[in-house]
Amino acid sequence: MKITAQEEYGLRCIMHLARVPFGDTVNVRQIAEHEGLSVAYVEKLLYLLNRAGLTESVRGAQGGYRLAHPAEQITLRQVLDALGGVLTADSLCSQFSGDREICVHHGGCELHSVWSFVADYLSVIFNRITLKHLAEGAARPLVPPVLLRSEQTIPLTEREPASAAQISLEGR
Amino acid sequence: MKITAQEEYGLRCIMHLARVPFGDTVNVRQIAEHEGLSVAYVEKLLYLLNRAGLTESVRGAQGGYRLAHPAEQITLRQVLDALGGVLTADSLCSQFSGDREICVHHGGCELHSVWSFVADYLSVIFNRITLKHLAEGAARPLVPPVLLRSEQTIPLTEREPASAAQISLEGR
DNA sequence: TGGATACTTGACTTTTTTGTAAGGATTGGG
DNA sequence: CCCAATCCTTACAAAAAAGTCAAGTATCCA
Repeated sequence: MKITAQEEYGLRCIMHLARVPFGDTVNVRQIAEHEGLSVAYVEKLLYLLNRAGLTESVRGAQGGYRLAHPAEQITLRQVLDALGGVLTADSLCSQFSGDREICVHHGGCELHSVWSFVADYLSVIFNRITLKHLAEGAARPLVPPVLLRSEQTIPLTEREPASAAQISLEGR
Repeated sequence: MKITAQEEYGLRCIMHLARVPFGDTVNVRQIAEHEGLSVAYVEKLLYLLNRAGLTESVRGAQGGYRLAHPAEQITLRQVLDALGGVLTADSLCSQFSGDREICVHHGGCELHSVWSFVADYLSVIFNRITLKHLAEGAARPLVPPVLLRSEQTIPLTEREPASAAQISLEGR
């Protein structure tokens, strides 16, 4: 489970735009120098962001890129989607099908259930975090802490006592 | 952000072992056929799991692989670690440093803070989920739901450093 | 003991991802 | 109106990851 280079670097580029006053343009050379990336690479990353409608470009001399919307209206999820796609449960069974047409676990798949929950979680928190949060260093509190005493807060709809016993980490 | 093929397929292989009675061995060919993977590939995946001490091998005729410990003692985290490593915050700044020696955001990095929190979250839930949970389809309740009304439960202001400290999992 | 079974491991090939290159298109200024 | 600055897009090379192969070693059992 990893973050791709494209996601990390692309996010840095758009963060650079989020830090200047809204409406100001920044050209590729400036971003590249500041972030320690090549001009060609930054061009490609901004191309992806631009295509997704997250940024606007101004061509010609004194041109550059700027956010298409205020930083508080652009979410981390949108950015990551533009740069390669956030993990989704649906994509997994088709992505990992081995030599079969469909995933051998199609239907009642134990793994699918977990990935799907993790994916939902990531999706929600990434939707909640905006570029403004990131720029202000205020995103951290938006990521819910893990509740260590899960049995107190999570309704265990499972009826099997065996699984309920497994879930309890610290005992009752 | 994605799950690698090695992680997904390796997890399926060890899940196959988790479903048979503890102590029984399963040979590579059986796993490969059942999961729709090549024998050679399953050999490699089991090699990784075996090297990490999660499985044991029995050589010779009627040999095969089996879990090294009961399924309730092997966590998803251990498996993913053996297969490629779970996302960790520390690895990011060194992994993505552009053309610099260290990440340009070394020090007060807004992104690092978010990735680090996401990584901690994943680490905790993956530590909590065992192969037994997965085999029984009981893992889903172990993944905490996202609290949609975060403003009611999570202090958003950065004013209180206490919240950040409290959220911090083990501090390191 | 010897053949059959099955794990072990490193090298090799293929595929995907990452990053570069190059030429084209658009704009603004002199 | 021309030129330089800048974005735009595709093609391609390099690197990394994924997946295969094959020659080995260990073990079992007759």
